[in-house]
Amino acid sequence: MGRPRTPLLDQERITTTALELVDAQGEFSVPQIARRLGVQTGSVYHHVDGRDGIVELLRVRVASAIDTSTLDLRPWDAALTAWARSYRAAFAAHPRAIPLLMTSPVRAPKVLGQYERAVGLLLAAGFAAADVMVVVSALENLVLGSALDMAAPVTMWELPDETTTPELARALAAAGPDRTHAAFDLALAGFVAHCRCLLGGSSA
Amino acid sequence: MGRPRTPLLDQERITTTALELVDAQGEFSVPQIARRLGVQTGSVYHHVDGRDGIVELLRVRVASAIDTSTLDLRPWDAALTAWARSYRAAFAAHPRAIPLLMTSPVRAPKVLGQYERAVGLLLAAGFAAADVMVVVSALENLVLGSALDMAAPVTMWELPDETTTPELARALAAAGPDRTHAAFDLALAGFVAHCRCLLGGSSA
DNA sequence: AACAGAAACCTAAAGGCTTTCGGTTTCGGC
DNA sequence: GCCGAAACCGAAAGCCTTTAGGTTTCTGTT
Repeated sequence: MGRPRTPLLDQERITTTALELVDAQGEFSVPQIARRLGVQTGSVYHHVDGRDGIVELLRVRVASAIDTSTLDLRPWDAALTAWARSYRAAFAAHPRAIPLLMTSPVRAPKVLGQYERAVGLLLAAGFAAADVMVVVSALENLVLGSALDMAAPVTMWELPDETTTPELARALAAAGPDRTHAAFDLALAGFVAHCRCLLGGSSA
Repeated sequence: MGRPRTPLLDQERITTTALELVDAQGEFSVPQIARRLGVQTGSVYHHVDGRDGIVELLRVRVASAIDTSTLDLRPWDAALTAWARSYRAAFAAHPRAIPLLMTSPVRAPKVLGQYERAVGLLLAAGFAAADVMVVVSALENLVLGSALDMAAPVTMWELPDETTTPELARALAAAGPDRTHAAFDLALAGFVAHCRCLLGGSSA
C-alpha cells in the first residue's frame, strides 16, 4: 500500500491503454483502464482530468499522426489535398475512436495550430477572408464524414433481407472493399476543383 | 398498482420524450424518460428493445422528415442534390442526435428503402454498377460530415487564446453564422459536378 | 358469462460506471 | 532530518442498464 517506488501510471500509459480498448471494443471505461494497468480505479483520476480528459488525450494522440508538413506544399490545392489525406489516414488508423472524438470541440493547441496554418495557406493563395473558414469547414466535413464511414461496423447498412432492397444489395456487392476510400477520393477531387472556381477560375 | 386502465406508455411517447431529452441535453437515459412520463424505469423495457431500440426509434423518427419525393426528380443530379439537402435538413432539426445515430448501423427498412431508390436512380442515369455505391457513400459522408458540424457546440473550435491562433480567430469571425451551410453548399456543388465527369462528361 | 392468457405497470435487485474523499506510504527540497 | 507533495489504496455515493417476479386489467375463447 501507499506510494509505489516506481510510478505505475502516467498520462502516456493511460492514453495508450484507452486507445487499445477503443480499438478493440469501440469504447473505454476508467475501471477497464485501471484493471489493465493493475491499479485501483480511483488512482487514474490523479493523472487525468476525469473521463473527458482522457478523451482529450486520445484526440491529441490520434491527431499527432497527421503529417503537418503537408501544409508546406505548394500550390495551395496540393497542400490542401495532401493535408486532407493525411488527416483522414490518422483517423483511419483508429476508426472506432472517431465517434468519441467528434462529440467534443477541438481544444488541443497542437490541433488548433494546424487549422491556423491551413487558414494562412488559403489566405496566401488569395481566398477571401470570408470564404476561408467555409473552405476549411467543408474540408473537415469531408474528412470526418469519410472517417465516420470507416468507423461503421464494416457495413453501415445492415440488410435484413436481400429481396426487400435488391439493387442496394447488388450495388454493395459490386463496389469493392475500397468503396470508402474511393468515395473519399471522389468527393475530395470534386471539392478541390470547385474551390479553384471559387478562387477565380484561373488557377488550374 | 397493476395494469393501468389507459396505457401510460407506447413507442411513440417514448421516442418523443427521448428526442426532447436529446435536443435539450445531447443524450438520454431510460430513467430520465421514465421520470418524464411518470412511470417506473423498468416499465419502459416492455415497449422497446432496450436502450439501443430507443436509438433505432430515434433514427426512424428523424429520418421520417426526409422528403423522399426528391428522388423522383429528374435529371439525376437534381434529384441527388435535393435529396442531400432534405437529408441534411432532417438531421439539422435535431443536431445533437447525430452522434447517437451515427454509431450504430442503419437497420430501419424505411431508411434502407431510400438508399434502394437512390441506387436505382443512379443506375438509370447510367452510372456503372461498381460506382453507384461509391457515389452514394460519398454523398452520405458529405451530409453526415456537415450535420456533424452543426451538432458541435456552436464552435467546433474552442479558442483558448486569440493570440496563439490569430488568423484562425479572424477567419472564424469573418465567416458569417451560415458558415456551416455555405460549406455544405460548396462541397455538394463540387461533388455533383465531379459526378457528372464520372458519367462521361456529356451530361451537363 | 366465465375464464385463461397476455399486456402493462410496479417493486426490487444485480452489476457496472463516474467521481470524490480520506488514509498510507514514498519522494524531494530545505 | 523533516515536512509537504505525490501516488496509490479502500470505500462510498449516485447514476445507469437490464432482468425477474408480482399485481392488476384487458381480450379472446368457449
